[in-house]
Amino acid sequence: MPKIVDKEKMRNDILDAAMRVFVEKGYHATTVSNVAEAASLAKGTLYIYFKSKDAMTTAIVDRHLAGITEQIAAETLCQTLDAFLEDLQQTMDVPAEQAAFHRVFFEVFGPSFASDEFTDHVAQFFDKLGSYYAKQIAHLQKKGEIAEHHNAVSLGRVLASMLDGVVLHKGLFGISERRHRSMIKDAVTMFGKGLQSPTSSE
Amino acid sequence: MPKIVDKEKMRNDILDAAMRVFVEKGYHATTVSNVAEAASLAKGTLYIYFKSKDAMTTAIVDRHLAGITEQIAAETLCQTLDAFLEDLQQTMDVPAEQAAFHRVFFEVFGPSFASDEFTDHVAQFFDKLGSYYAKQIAHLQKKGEIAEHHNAVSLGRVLASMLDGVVLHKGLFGISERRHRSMIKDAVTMFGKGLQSPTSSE
DNA sequence: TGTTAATATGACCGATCGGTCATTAATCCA
DNA sequence: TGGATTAATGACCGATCGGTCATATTAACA
Repeated sequence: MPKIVDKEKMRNDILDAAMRVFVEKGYHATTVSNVAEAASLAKGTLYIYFKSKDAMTTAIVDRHLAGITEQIAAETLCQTLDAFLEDLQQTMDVPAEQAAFHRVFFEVFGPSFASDEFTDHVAQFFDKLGSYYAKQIAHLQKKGEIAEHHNAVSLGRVLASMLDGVVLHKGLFGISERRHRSMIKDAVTMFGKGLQSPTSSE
Repeated sequence: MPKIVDKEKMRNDILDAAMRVFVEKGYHATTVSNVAEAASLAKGTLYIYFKSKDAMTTAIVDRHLAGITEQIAAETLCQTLDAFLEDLQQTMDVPAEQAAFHRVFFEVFGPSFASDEFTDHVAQFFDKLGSYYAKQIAHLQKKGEIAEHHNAVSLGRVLASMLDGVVLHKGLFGISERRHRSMIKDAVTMFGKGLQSPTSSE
Protein backbone atom coordinates (compact mmCIF):
# COMPACT_ATOMS: atom_id res chain seq x y z
CA MET A 1 0.00 0.00 0.00
CA PRO A 2 2.64 2.52 0.83
CA LYS A 3 4.98 4.43 -1.36
CA ILE A 4 8.44 2.92 -1.10
CA VAL A 5 11.89 4.37 -1.88
CA ASP A 6 15.37 2.99 -1.68
CA LYS A 7 16.47 4.83 1.41
CA GLU A 8 20.10 3.85 1.12
CA LYS A 9 20.32 5.14 -2.42
CA MET A 10 18.50 8.30 -1.40
CA ARG A 11 20.98 8.95 1.39
CA ASN A 12 23.86 8.42 -0.98
CA ASP A 13 22.38 10.72 -3.60
CA ILE A 14 21.91 13.42 -1.03
CA LEU A 15 25.50 13.05 0.15
CA ASP A 16 26.70 13.30 -3.45
CA ALA A 17 24.77 16.51 -3.92
CA ALA A 18 26.00 17.93 -0.64
CA MET A 19 29.58 17.13 -1.53
CA ARG A 20 29.23 18.95 -4.85
CA VAL A 21 27.90 22.08 -3.16
CA PHE A 22 30.43 21.95 -0.33
CA VAL A 23 33.28 21.80 -2.82
CA GLU A 24 31.84 24.70 -4.77
CA LYS A 25 30.80 27.04 -1.96
CA GLY A 26 32.54 25.73 1.12
CA TYR A 27 30.98 24.00 4.08
CA HIS A 28 30.05 26.94 6.28
CA ALA A 29 28.79 28.99 3.36
CA THR A 30 26.47 26.22 2.22
CA THR A 31 22.91 26.27 3.55
CA VAL A 32 20.69 23.25 3.88
CA SER A 33 18.49 24.81 1.21
CA ASN A 34 21.47 24.85 -1.15
CA VAL A 35 21.97 21.15 -0.63
CA ALA A 36 18.26 20.52 -1.13
CA GLU A 37 18.30 22.41 -4.39
CA ALA A 38 21.36 20.51 -5.60
CA ALA A 39 19.62 17.26 -4.73
CA SER A 40 16.38 18.41 -6.39
CA LEU A 41 14.49 18.00 -3.15
CA ALA A 42 12.74 20.24 -0.67
CA LYS A 43 14.56 21.18 2.49
CA GLY A 44 12.16 19.23 4.66
CA THR A 45 12.88 16.06 2.73
CA LEU A 46 16.53 16.15 3.71
CA TYR A 47 15.50 15.99 7.34
CA ILE A 48 13.75 12.68 6.68
CA TYR A 49 17.09 11.17 5.77
CA PHE A 50 19.44 13.09 8.07
CA LYS A 51 18.55 14.49 11.43
CA SER A 52 20.74 17.60 11.06
CA LYS A 53 23.29 19.35 8.89
CA ASP A 54 25.98 18.05 11.22
CA ALA A 55 24.82 14.47 10.75
CA MET A 56 24.95 14.93 7.00
CA THR A 57 28.47 16.29 7.17
CA THR A 58 29.69 13.53 9.43
CA ALA A 59 28.17 11.01 7.05
CA ILE A 60 30.04 12.50 4.10
CA VAL A 61 33.37 12.35 5.88
CA ASP A 62 32.68 8.85 7.16
CA ARG A 63 31.84 7.61 3.70
CA HIS A 64 34.94 9.25 2.25
CA LEU A 65 37.29 7.79 4.86
CA ALA A 66 35.63 4.38 4.71
CA GLY A 67 36.32 4.27 0.97
CA ILE A 68 40.01 4.93 1.46
CA THR A 69 40.22 2.54 4.39
CA GLU A 70 38.75 -0.20 2.24
CA GLN A 71 41.22 0.58 -0.51
CA ILE A 72 44.10 0.30 1.94
CA ALA A 73 42.87 -2.96 3.37
CA ALA A 74 42.72 -4.48 -0.11
CA GLU A 75 46.28 -3.43 -0.90
CA THR A 76 48.95 -6.13 -0.79
CA LEU A 77 52.43 -5.60 0.61
CA CYS A 78 54.95 -4.18 -1.83
CA GLN A 79 57.85 -6.48 -2.59
CA THR A 80 60.35 -3.84 -3.67
CA LEU A 81 61.18 -0.30 -2.64
CA ASP A 82 60.36 0.86 -6.14
CA ALA A 83 56.88 -0.62 -5.86
CA PHE A 84 56.39 1.17 -2.54
CA LEU A 85 57.57 4.44 -4.02
CA GLU A 86 55.15 3.95 -6.88
CA ASP A 87 52.44 3.48 -4.28
CA LEU A 88 53.37 6.73 -2.53
CA GLN A 89 53.50 8.56 -5.82
CA GLN A 90 50.00 7.44 -6.74
CA THR A 91 48.66 8.42 -3.35
CA MET A 92 49.79 11.97 -3.92
CA ASP A 93 48.76 12.09 -7.55
CA VAL A 94 45.06 12.54 -6.83
CA PRO A 95 42.64 13.95 -9.39
CA ALA A 96 41.88 17.65 -9.02
CA GLU A 97 38.34 17.00 -7.82
CA GLN A 98 39.54 14.91 -4.92
CA ALA A 99 42.09 17.53 -3.98
CA ALA A 100 39.28 20.08 -3.93
CA PHE A 101 37.39 17.93 -1.48
CA HIS A 102 40.46 17.86 0.70
CA ARG A 103 40.05 21.58 1.02
CA VAL A 104 36.51 21.21 2.31
CA PHE A 105 37.66 18.43 4.54
CA PHE A 106 39.99 20.67 6.46
CA GLU A 107 37.45 23.44 6.65
CA VAL A 108 35.01 21.03 8.23
CA PHE A 109 37.78 19.89 10.42
CA GLY A 110 38.31 23.25 12.05
CA PRO A 111 37.39 23.70 15.70
CA SER A 112 34.08 25.29 14.66
CA PHE A 113 32.62 22.02 13.58
CA ALA A 114 34.65 19.12 14.81
CA SER A 115 33.60 17.57 18.11
CA ASP A 116 36.09 15.57 20.11
CA GLU A 117 34.58 12.30 18.93
CA PHE A 118 34.75 13.41 15.33
CA THR A 119 38.35 14.48 15.77
CA ASP A 120 39.24 11.15 17.34
CA HIS A 121 37.56 9.35 14.52
CA VAL A 122 39.60 11.12 11.85
CA ALA A 123 42.76 10.92 13.93
CA GLN A 124 42.27 7.17 14.00
CA PHE A 125 41.98 7.14 10.26
CA PHE A 126 45.32 8.82 9.81
CA ASP A 127 46.85 6.50 12.38
CA LYS A 128 45.53 3.61 10.33
CA LEU A 129 47.07 5.11 7.22
CA GLY A 130 50.34 5.55 9.11
CA SER A 131 50.20 1.93 10.25
CA TYR A 132 49.70 0.83 6.70
CA TYR A 133 52.87 2.61 5.63
CA ALA A 134 54.66 1.28 8.69
CA LYS A 135 53.73 -2.25 7.72
CA GLN A 136 55.06 -1.71 4.23
CA ILE A 137 58.28 -0.24 5.58
CA ALA A 138 58.81 -3.04 8.10
CA HIS A 139 58.24 -5.62 5.40
CA LEU A 140 60.78 -4.00 3.11
CA GLN A 141 63.24 -3.71 5.96
CA LYS A 142 63.05 -7.46 6.42
CA LYS A 143 63.75 -7.88 2.73
CA GLY A 144 66.76 -5.58 2.99
CA GLU A 145 65.29 -2.95 0.70
CA ILE A 146 64.88 -0.28 3.34
CA ALA A 147 67.54 0.67 5.86
CA GLU A 148 67.08 -0.97 9.25
CA HIS A 149 67.77 2.16 11.26
CA HIS A 150 64.39 3.68 10.46
CA ASN A 151 61.61 3.44 13.01
CA ALA A 152 58.85 2.01 10.83
CA VAL A 153 55.99 3.16 13.05
CA SER A 154 56.78 6.82 13.39
CA LEU A 155 58.20 7.07 9.90
CA GLY A 156 54.95 5.63 8.58
CA ARG A 157 52.93 8.20 10.48
CA VAL A 158 55.02 11.14 9.39
CA LEU A 159 54.80 9.94 5.81
CA ALA A 160 51.01 10.10 6.11
CA SER A 161 51.24 13.70 7.34
CA MET A 162 53.61 14.71 4.59
CA LEU A 163 51.62 13.18 1.76
CA ASP A 164 48.52 14.81 3.17
CA GLY A 165 50.29 18.16 3.13
CA VAL A 166 51.20 17.75 -0.53
CA VAL A 167 47.66 16.85 -1.55
CA LEU A 168 46.16 19.58 0.60
CA HIS A 169 48.35 22.25 -0.93
CA LYS A 170 47.30 21.16 -4.38
CA GLY A 171 43.66 21.55 -3.42
CA LEU A 172 44.11 24.80 -1.55
CA PHE A 173 46.33 26.68 -3.94
CA GLY A 174 45.25 25.11 -7.20
CA ILE A 175 48.79 24.05 -8.03
CA SER A 176 48.85 23.09 -11.68
CA GLU A 177 48.92 19.47 -12.77
CA ARG A 178 52.34 19.94 -14.33
CA ARG A 179 53.90 21.57 -11.30
CA HIS A 180 52.27 19.12 -8.92
CA ARG A 181 53.66 16.18 -10.89
CA SER A 182 57.10 17.68 -10.79
CA MET A 183 56.84 18.19 -7.03
CA ILE A 184 55.70 14.63 -6.50
CA LYS A 185 58.51 13.27 -8.61
CA ASP A 186 61.11 15.12 -6.58
CA ALA A 187 59.59 14.04 -3.32
CA VAL A 188 59.49 10.42 -4.36
CA THR A 189 63.08 10.51 -5.58
CA MET A 190 64.15 11.92 -2.26
CA PHE A 191 62.08 9.35 -0.38
CA GLY A 192 63.75 6.61 -2.42
CA LYS A 193 67.29 7.68 -1.65
CA GLY A 194 66.38 8.40 1.93
CA LEU A 195 64.80 5.04 2.64
CA GLN A 196 67.14 2.87 0.62
CA SER A 197 69.25 0.38 2.48
CA PRO A 198 72.99 1.15 2.13
CA THR A 199 73.62 -2.47 1.13
CA SER A 200 70.99 -2.25 -1.58
CA SER A 201 71.96 -2.07 -5.22
CA GLU A 202 72.42 1.21 -7.19
CA MET B 1 41.66 68.49 23.71
CA PRO B 2 40.53 65.15 22.52
CA LYS B 3 41.07 61.77 23.98
CA ILE B 4 43.90 60.02 22.18
CA VAL B 5 44.75 56.31 21.88
CA ASP B 6 47.54 54.41 20.23
CA LYS B 7 45.57 53.05 17.30
CA GLU B 8 48.26 50.69 16.14
CA LYS B 9 48.60 49.12 19.55
CA MET B 10 44.82 48.89 19.81
CA ARG B 11 44.60 47.08 16.50
CA ASN B 12 47.29 44.67 17.60
CA ASP B 13 45.63 44.02 20.94
CA ILE B 14 42.35 43.28 19.22
CA LEU B 15 44.04 40.87 16.83
CA ASP B 16 45.69 39.12 19.77
CA ALA B 17 42.34 38.70 21.46
CA ALA B 18 40.69 37.50 18.26
CA MET B 19 43.43 34.96 17.72
CA ARG B 20 42.95 33.58 21.21
CA VAL B 21 39.22 33.14 20.69
CA PHE B 22 39.60 31.72 17.20
CA VAL B 23 42.01 29.09 18.48
CA GLU B 24 39.65 28.20 21.30
CA LYS B 25 36.31 28.18 19.49
CA GLY B 26 37.17 28.11 15.82
CA TYR B 27 36.75 30.88 13.33
CA HIS B 28 33.20 30.31 12.13
CA ALA B 29 31.93 29.60 15.62
CA THR B 30 33.35 32.84 16.97
CA THR B 31 31.07 35.88 16.98
CA VAL B 32 32.24 39.46 16.89
CA SER B 33 30.83 39.80 20.39
CA ASN B 34 33.09 36.98 21.55
CA VAL B 35 36.10 38.83 20.24
CA ALA B 36 34.91 42.05 21.86
CA GLU B 37 34.55 40.31 25.20
CA ALA B 38 38.01 38.77 24.91
CA ALA B 39 39.42 42.22 24.12
CA SER B 40 37.45 43.80 26.99
CA LEU B 41 35.72 46.13 24.56
CA ALA B 42 32.21 46.66 23.28
CA LYS B 43 31.29 45.26 19.92
CA GLY B 44 30.87 48.69 18.38
CA THR B 45 34.42 49.61 19.35
CA LEU B 46 35.84 46.84 17.20
CA TYR B 47 34.19 48.41 14.19
CA ILE B 48 36.16 51.59 14.81
CA TYR B 49 39.37 49.66 14.23
CA PHE B 50 38.24 47.12 11.64
CA LYS B 51 35.54 47.62 9.10
CA SER B 52 34.29 44.01 9.25
CA LYS B 53 34.92 40.58 10.68
CA ASP B 54 36.49 39.62 7.37
CA ALA B 55 38.92 42.53 7.55
CA MET B 56 39.89 41.47 11.05
CA THR B 57 40.54 37.92 9.92
CA THR B 58 42.57 38.97 6.93
CA ALA B 59 44.63 41.21 9.19
CA ILE B 60 45.38 38.31 11.52
CA VAL B 61 46.57 36.09 8.73
CA ASP B 62 48.56 38.90 7.15
CA ARG B 63 50.31 39.65 10.40
CA HIS B 64 51.07 35.98 10.97
CA LEU B 65 52.51 35.42 7.51
CA ALA B 66 54.44 38.69 7.58
CA GLY B 67 56.15 37.53 10.77
CA ILE B 68 57.30 34.30 9.20
CA THR B 69 58.32 36.05 5.98
CA GLU B 70 60.49 38.42 7.97
CA GLN B 71 62.04 35.51 9.81
CA ILE B 72 62.87 33.81 6.53
CA ALA B 73 64.37 36.95 5.04
CA ALA B 74 66.69 37.32 8.03
CA GLU B 75 67.90 33.74 7.74
CA THR B 76 71.34 33.21 6.25
CA LEU B 77 72.20 30.39 3.87
CA CYS B 78 73.17 27.12 5.53
CA GLN B 79 76.71 26.03 4.83
CA THR B 80 76.22 22.32 5.45
CA LEU B 81 73.50 19.78 4.85
CA ASP B 82 73.35 19.14 8.57
CA ALA B 83 72.68 22.80 9.23
CA PHE B 84 69.89 22.75 6.66
CA LEU B 85 68.38 19.65 8.20
CA GLU B 86 68.53 21.35 11.58
CA ASP B 87 66.64 24.24 10.01
CA LEU B 88 63.95 21.93 8.67
CA GLN B 89 63.68 20.19 11.99
CA GLN B 90 63.13 23.44 13.82
CA THR B 91 60.53 24.55 11.32
CA MET B 92 58.45 21.49 12.12
CA ASP B 93 59.09 21.59 15.83
CA VAL B 94 56.62 24.39 16.50
CA PRO B 95 55.17 25.04 19.95
CA ALA B 96 51.72 23.56 20.53
CA GLU B 97 50.05 26.95 20.50
CA GLN B 98 51.32 27.73 17.03
CA ALA B 99 50.19 24.34 15.78
CA ALA B 100 46.75 25.12 17.15
CA PHE B 101 46.68 28.31 15.14
CA HIS B 102 47.52 26.30 12.07
CA ARG B 103 44.24 24.54 12.60
CA VAL B 104 42.33 27.79 12.55
CA PHE B 105 44.35 28.90 9.61
CA PHE B 106 43.08 26.09 7.45
CA GLU B 107 39.55 26.54 8.63
CA VAL B 108 39.70 30.18 7.58
CA PHE B 109 41.25 29.02 4.40
CA GLY B 110 38.28 26.95 3.33
CA PRO B 111 36.21 28.06 0.36
CA SER B 112 33.63 29.59 2.73
CA PHE B 113 35.87 32.46 3.62
CA ALA B 114 38.78 32.74 1.27
CA SER B 115 38.35 35.06 -1.69
CA ASP B 116 40.49 34.60 -4.76
CA GLU B 117 42.74 37.49 -3.74
CA PHE B 118 43.18 36.06 -0.29
CA THR B 119 43.99 32.65 -1.71
CA ASP B 120 46.54 34.16 -4.07
CA HIS B 121 48.10 36.03 -1.20
CA VAL B 122 48.64 32.91 0.86
CA ALA B 123 49.66 30.88 -2.16
CA GLN B 124 52.37 33.46 -2.75
CA PHE B 125 53.54 33.05 0.80
CA PHE B 126 54.05 29.32 0.37
CA ASP B 127 55.77 29.91 -2.94
CA LYS B 128 58.09 32.27 -1.12
CA LEU B 129 58.74 29.63 1.50
CA GLY B 130 59.39 27.10 -1.27
CA SER B 131 61.80 29.52 -2.93
CA TYR B 132 63.64 29.92 0.32
CA TYR B 133 64.18 26.18 0.55
CA ALA B 134 65.09 26.08 -3.11
CA LYS B 135 67.76 28.69 -2.54
CA GLN B 136 69.20 26.70 0.34
CA ILE B 137 69.19 23.54 -1.75
CA ALA B 138 70.82 25.19 -4.75
CA HIS B 139 73.49 26.65 -2.52
CA LEU B 140 74.26 23.27 -0.98
CA GLN B 141 74.32 21.67 -4.41
CA LYS B 142 77.04 24.08 -5.44
CA LYS B 143 78.97 23.11 -2.34
CA GLY B 144 78.58 19.43 -3.20
CA GLU B 145 76.53 18.66 -0.11
CA ILE B 146 73.30 17.90 -1.92
CA ALA B 147 73.04 15.68 -4.98
CA GLU B 148 72.95 17.62 -8.27
CA HIS B 149 70.13 15.60 -9.78
CA HIS B 150 67.49 17.28 -7.61
CA ASN B 151 65.42 20.09 -9.08
CA ALA B 152 65.90 22.71 -6.38
CA VAL B 153 62.80 24.71 -7.26
CA SER B 154 60.17 22.02 -7.18
CA LEU B 155 61.88 20.12 -4.39
CA GLY B 156 61.82 23.31 -2.33
CA ARG B 157 58.12 23.76 -2.94
CA VAL B 158 57.21 20.20 -2.11
CA LEU B 159 59.27 20.44 1.06
CA ALA B 160 57.14 23.40 2.10
CA SER B 161 53.98 21.35 1.53
CA MET B 162 55.32 18.39 3.45
CA LEU B 163 56.49 20.36 6.46
CA ASP B 164 53.15 22.12 6.51
CA GLY B 165 51.39 18.78 6.54
CA VAL B 166 53.42 17.62 9.53
CA VAL B 167 52.71 20.77 11.52
CA LEU B 168 49.05 20.77 10.54
CA HIS B 169 48.55 17.21 11.69
CA LYS B 170 50.05 18.05 15.02
CA GLY B 171 47.59 20.89 15.45
CA LEU B 172 44.60 18.97 14.15
CA PHE B 173 45.03 15.70 15.95
CA GLY B 174 46.83 16.87 19.03
CA ILE B 175 49.74 14.55 18.41
CA SER B 176 51.78 14.41 21.58
CA GLU B 177 55.06 16.23 21.91
CA ARG B 178 56.93 12.96 22.27
CA ARG B 179 55.40 11.33 19.25
CA HIS B 180 55.72 14.47 17.18
CA ARG B 181 59.43 14.71 17.98
CA SER B 182 59.93 11.11 16.99
CA MET B 183 58.12 11.71 13.71
CA ILE B 184 60.18 14.78 12.96
CA LYS B 185 63.40 12.95 13.71
CA ASP B 186 62.54 10.18 11.28
CA ALA B 187 61.52 12.60 8.59
CA VAL B 188 64.71 14.59 8.94
CA THR B 189 66.87 11.48 8.87
CA MET B 190 65.15 10.40 5.69
CA PHE B 191 65.52 13.87 4.20
CA GLY B 192 69.22 13.78 5.01
CA LYS B 193 69.90 10.48 3.29
CA GLY B 194 67.62 11.43 0.44
CA LEU B 195 69.26 14.75 -0.30
CA GLN B 196 72.87 13.80 0.38
CA SER B 197 75.28 13.90 -2.49
CA PRO B 198 76.67 10.41 -3.28
CA THR B 199 80.21 11.84 -3.21
CA SER B 200 79.62 13.34 0.21
CA SER B 201 81.26 11.86 3.28
CA GLU B 202 79.53 9.40 5.68
C1' DT C 1 37.56 73.11 35.94
C1' DG C 2 34.89 73.48 31.83
C1' DT C 3 35.01 72.69 26.92
C1' DT C 4 35.47 69.93 23.10
C1' DA C 5 36.70 66.49 20.04
C1' DA C 6 37.95 61.75 20.00
C1' DT C 7 36.58 57.39 21.68
C1' DA C 8 33.58 53.88 23.60
C1' DT C 9 29.13 51.79 24.23
C1' DG C 10 25.33 48.34 23.68
C1' DA C 11 20.43 48.35 22.41
C1' DC C 12 18.75 47.67 18.17
C1' DC C 13 17.95 46.12 13.18
C1' DG C 14 17.56 43.48 8.98
C1' DA C 15 18.92 39.31 7.18
C1' DT C 16 19.70 34.62 7.32
C1' DC C 17 19.91 30.05 8.91
C1' DG C 18 18.80 25.44 10.78
C1' DG C 19 15.03 23.04 11.80
C1' DT C 20 9.65 21.95 12.21
C1' DC C 21 5.17 20.43 10.89
C1' DA C 22 0.55 20.74 8.96
C1' DT C 23 -0.60 19.72 4.49
C1' DT C 24 -0.25 17.63 -0.11
C1' DA C 25 1.39 14.15 -3.40
C1' DA C 26 2.63 9.68 -4.66
C1' DT C 27 2.37 4.77 -4.74
C1' DC C 28 1.15 0.14 -3.67
C1' DC C 29 -2.43 -3.37 -2.70
C1' DA C 30 -7.16 -5.10 -2.22
C1' DT D 1 -10.37 2.49 -8.25
C1' DG D 2 -10.24 3.78 -3.41
C1' DG D 3 -8.32 3.88 0.76
C1' DA D 4 -4.20 3.46 3.56
C1' DT D 5 0.44 4.58 4.41
C1' DT D 6 4.71 6.43 3.31
C1' DA D 7 7.18 10.26 1.26
C1' DA D 8 7.67 15.09 -0.09
C1' DT D 9 6.79 19.85 0.45
C1' DG D 10 7.74 24.75 1.68
C1' DA D 11 5.73 28.37 4.55
C1' DC D 12 6.91 29.36 8.91
C1' DC D 13 9.49 30.01 13.49
C1' DG D 14 12.87 31.08 16.98
C1' DA D 15 17.47 32.09 17.40
C1' DT D 16 21.55 34.25 16.12
C1' DC D 17 24.73 37.02 13.77
C1' DG D 18 27.19 40.94 11.60
C1' DG D 19 26.83 45.52 11.56
C1' DT D 20 24.86 50.47 12.86
C1' DC D 21 24.22 54.63 15.37
C1' DA D 22 22.36 57.75 18.85
C1' DT D 23 24.20 58.45 23.16
C1' DA D 24 27.50 58.45 26.98
C1' DT D 25 32.24 58.64 28.48
C1' DT D 26 36.90 59.97 28.46
C1' DA D 27 40.98 62.80 28.43
C1' DA D 28 43.74 66.66 26.71
C1' DC D 29 44.04 71.61 26.73
C1' DA D 30 42.75 76.52 27.92
